[in-house]
Amino acid sequence: MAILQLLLKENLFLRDPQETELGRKIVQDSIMMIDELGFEKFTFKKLAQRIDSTEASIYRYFENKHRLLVYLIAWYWNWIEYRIDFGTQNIDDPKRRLEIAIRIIAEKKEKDASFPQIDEEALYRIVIAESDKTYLTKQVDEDNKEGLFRGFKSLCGKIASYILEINPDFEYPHSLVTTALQTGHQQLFYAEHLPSLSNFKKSNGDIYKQNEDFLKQLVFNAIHA
Amino acid sequence: MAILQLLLKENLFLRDPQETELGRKIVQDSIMMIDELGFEKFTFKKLAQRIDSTEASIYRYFENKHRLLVYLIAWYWNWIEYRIDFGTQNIDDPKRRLEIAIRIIAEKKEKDASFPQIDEEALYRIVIAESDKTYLTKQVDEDNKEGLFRGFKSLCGKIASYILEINPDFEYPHSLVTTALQTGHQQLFYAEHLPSLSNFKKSNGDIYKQNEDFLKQLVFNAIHA
DNA sequence: ACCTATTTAAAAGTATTACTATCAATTATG
DNA sequence: CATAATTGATAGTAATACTTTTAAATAGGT
Repeated sequence: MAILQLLLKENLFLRDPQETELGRKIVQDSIMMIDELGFEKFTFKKLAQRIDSTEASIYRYFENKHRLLVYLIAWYWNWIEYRIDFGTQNIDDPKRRLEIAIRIIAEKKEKDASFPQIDEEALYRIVIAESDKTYLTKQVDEDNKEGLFRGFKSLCGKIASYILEINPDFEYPHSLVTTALQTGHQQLFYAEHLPSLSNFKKSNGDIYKQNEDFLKQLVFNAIHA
Repeated sequence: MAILQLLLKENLFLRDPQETELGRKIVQDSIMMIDELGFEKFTFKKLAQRIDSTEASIYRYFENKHRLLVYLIAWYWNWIEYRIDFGTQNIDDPKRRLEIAIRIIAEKKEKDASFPQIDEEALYRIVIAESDKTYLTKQVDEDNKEGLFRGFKSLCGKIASYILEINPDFEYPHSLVTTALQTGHQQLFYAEHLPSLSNFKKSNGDIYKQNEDFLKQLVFNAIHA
């Protein structure tokens, strides 16, 4: 299997962490640490101790910890878009493309050998628990102007276009896609922590299958209205 | 119009803020301040300065600022449940009850004269931008054990029961309700800050009507599957 | 191999945050 | 009117989120 690198650009970092050993360690170990501690308790100081470096060195790669989170989440959405592009190659029927996209969104995330640097399982837990915090801030408008959310928008636009191919009259393609993307994370979080808020149950079998089933129902029923 | 008080209990506070002048000022002014500054920039110190009191005094009502946020969000969900109870009085048809609930969830929130203490418009903006932060934490399981999310669960259970009356075979009533509740906020946030992620547009008229329309489609199409 | 530019480590410093503690002044209650 | 509860004033602490400076290590070009 070929080893790949997602090209993340713009203002997602000060210095590209994929280019240096230290940068790669920052990304790798921050994924482990945010997963373990949660974003609130995670600090650059703790990360520096863990990777035997210093706060000041980390600040040369990322302006602050919020930007690092935005970077990780952007990486994740780029990865998902790549997987959807890959999985829908040579498939013409937009319904099947949409089905594949939903499956990829809903499914369990396992290590992707194409990206040995990144622990996708840990990153997925971060996405579930922390990704909303990237934009639920007072600086969202400035961050947006800087293009920090381009990866998410791109993915959303792609899937919305499948929906419009299926039903050009559907009024809310983007809203439906963002709803599905968000819901996929939310229900997994509830299933784990607030089970009375979800009907996904481990006792009903594979929780990711239930996720896929629910999202498919939600999306396809909405489109054919 | 009668003046009411929602009874919030348990571990939502150390000392009931509805019982004293200072407590009511804490709640009122924290709503204004969190709305203005965002939850991250909001501190008890700033609040104390604003209400001419001290940090230590505020800490006697709420353990920390996270608990205060949880309190405000719990108040909001209790208020919504009260409005739905009120609005569905004497209505037997579960479809109509569900429609009313969706309308109440989606609609613009205006000052409720029954609760003169609370600025519901500002509180609604807080709910949209900050409510997910109440449970997206590492302490969610302990907070849940303490019953902090009871108000939200109660509302969710109520609307899920309408859905089961309409279609007893529907497999995901709670998931559908939480999806709708979350989506209602998310789409309004996107419409304001990340408009390419939503199809709600101010140029299409009343944004809250679009919200209601989208949620109705989503929910009713899902149920009748 | 050597010079120079860049990168990193080490250390220290600052303002702010999220609390906790103490004690005196004020206010409510019986 | 006495006493208990509440609040205000003040101070203090550990941690956070940075910034700055300087020196050491490393890399790249000739």
